[in-house]
Amino acid sequence: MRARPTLEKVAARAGVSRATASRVVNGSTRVAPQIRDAVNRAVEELGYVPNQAARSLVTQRADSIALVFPEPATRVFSDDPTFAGIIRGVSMEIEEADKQLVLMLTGMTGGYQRVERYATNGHVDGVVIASMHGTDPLPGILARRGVPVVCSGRPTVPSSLPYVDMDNAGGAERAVRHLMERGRRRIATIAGPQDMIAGIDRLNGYRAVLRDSDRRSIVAVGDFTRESGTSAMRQLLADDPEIDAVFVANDMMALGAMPALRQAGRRVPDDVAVVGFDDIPAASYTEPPLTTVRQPTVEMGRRLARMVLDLEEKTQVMLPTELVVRESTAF
Amino acid sequence: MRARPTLEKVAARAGVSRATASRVVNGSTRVAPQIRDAVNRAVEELGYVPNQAARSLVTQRADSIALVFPEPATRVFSDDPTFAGIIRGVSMEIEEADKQLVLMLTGMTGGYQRVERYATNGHVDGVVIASMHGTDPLPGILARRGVPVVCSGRPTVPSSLPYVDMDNAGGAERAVRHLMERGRRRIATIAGPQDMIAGIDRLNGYRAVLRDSDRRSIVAVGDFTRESGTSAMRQLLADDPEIDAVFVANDMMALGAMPALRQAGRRVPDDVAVVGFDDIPAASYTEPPLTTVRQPTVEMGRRLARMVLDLEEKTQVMLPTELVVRESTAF
DNA sequence: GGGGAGTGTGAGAGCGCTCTCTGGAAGAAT
DNA sequence: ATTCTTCCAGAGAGCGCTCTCACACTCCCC
Repeated sequence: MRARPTLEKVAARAGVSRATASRVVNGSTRVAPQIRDAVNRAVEELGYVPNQAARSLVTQRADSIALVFPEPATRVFSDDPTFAGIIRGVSMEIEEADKQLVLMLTGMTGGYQRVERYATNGHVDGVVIASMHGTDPLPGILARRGVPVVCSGRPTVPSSLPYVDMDNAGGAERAVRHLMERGRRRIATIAGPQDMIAGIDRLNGYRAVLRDSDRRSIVAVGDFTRESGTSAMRQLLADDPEIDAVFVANDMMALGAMPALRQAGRRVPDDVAVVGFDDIPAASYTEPPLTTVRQPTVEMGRRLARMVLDLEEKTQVMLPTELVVRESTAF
Repeated sequence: MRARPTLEKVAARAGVSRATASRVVNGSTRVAPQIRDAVNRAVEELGYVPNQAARSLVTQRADSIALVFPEPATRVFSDDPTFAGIIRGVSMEIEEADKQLVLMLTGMTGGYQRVERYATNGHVDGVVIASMHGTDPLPGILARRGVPVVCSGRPTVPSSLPYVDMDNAGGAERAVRHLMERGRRRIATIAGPQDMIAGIDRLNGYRAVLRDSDRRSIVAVGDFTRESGTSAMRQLLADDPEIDAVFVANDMMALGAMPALRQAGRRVPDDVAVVGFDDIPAASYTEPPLTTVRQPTVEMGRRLARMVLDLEEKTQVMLPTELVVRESTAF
């Protein structure tokens, strides 16, 4: 049991040549049925599994793809279920394609070089980058080196790189319109970092709706952390005490904004309505539960994987987002 | 640039044989300094990176280890930052050892066979299993097949399998003692599932402290989900309305227990003190913030990786847990 | 000064597989 | 019956690397 059987052994047992055994194992149709069966039986009996290293060596394929989380993403990894969703989605699709998923969290130092070296030397067939920042140089570098690469999130500058993005702007628009439909008049926003596409698009969506209805925007910028949500909310309240609604660019900041509102004597949703973005699990546990915009993270992972495996005809995909109405925006 | 250089090329450029080039690349000391420098220069100039497949083929090592999340774990993956911590820790250590991390989320069907086939055939040098259930057959199977395997969490039945565990019992004891020190008299518990070591040990810790102080235990059992925390809390209140403290076996259930207390007219911490376990991020956002027991998840990942890489002398490790006191257990 | 020990380098086999190329058998066409 | 085509199986090269073994050389001791 210790020594794993080789193709040679399988061939010998089936009474054929190694070449024929290989053909059967790789599903060639040009093999006589009875021989095919004999080989399959031998494979079964011996518990043969192809040696991936030997196969890769000759095919020059690795049958594995890398999922890279650049450093900034890694830091928030623990807090943000978005990444868990992407991992699950990618994993499902990879598994279906019978390939391996190599996870790379780029460390503090030299992470890029490591990924670059690794990926440009045929160790993987493609790279999925869960990049948060549009300025990330890695996707471009890899693409230029001829490595199939797909990004989660649209690059901030127009580019031909393949990506899968969420409809951030559309989600933001729906959220803000929802606030207007609920009769809110002074709608502020806590925006995300403006070097991330999610931050940019969500702010744009907010602005577009307000502009259409001739209202002025009231904006404070956070960095997607809870603490920044708290201080942005305080600032907003100081700037304009009459605010009766706030669209927060992610749930984490919304979680930070709510205590700030409470401390300022505002009730949610009675005095101020709050909408978040992401639909993290915690959003449904807050008091009151948070209205938010849900993102299809698992689906995103699947599409990323399919795209890098070249199973997808489109190379730039936008996934829909969905408004989830809860008590934080009740009448 | 397209064709990657081979060792042969490096050797030719450095004016040595392939064997010597190989020695230098693999850090053998038995090479003359000037030759070593020449080879290193050639490596640098050519941008040479060893072909892992070729190397694996001859060394019979894969230079990669698998991190397996069995199905039940995968399901809660998104909610539980414990797994994110383990991934990060494993990843750090793997990176340091210059190996690869292959992530396997075992799918709904046939996941075990897939992992088993994959791991028993030399594709990885070892397997880390983030198993939640002590009854999981996978670790035993792999160990019997001669694959180095390490589990997160002690098996429920005594075994010689290597593991890294948290001091769940100790953490629970500290939590319950803390409640007693704060003058609480009737201390109940919401226990976790009794087929998981974390559930078992935390309940045992609770019971041990109560027994020592001659109090009776008041127990409801949940399944680590938020909803189960809510219903367990209701049941506890129905069983004994005089309860003035509850030790909840994980934060998620504690998050569910708090609204149940509020609905029953109990204030936290004034009427009932609450302690959780895990220290998930949400624990510090609750109203009031939750006293809980912190687990060193990243450290756990590191130790798991070190153990499977055989860098650790001990094969059964228990990591300390730490009580984090917040407002939910104030006087 | 010759034999042994020690050290550094090269030659060459071979890891397990895929894939091209060749050969032989069988069927179709002349 | 002969040739041409078609089809399937086998022989063999070679992917890029490591590692054993043999060999050449230097150094030292008797």
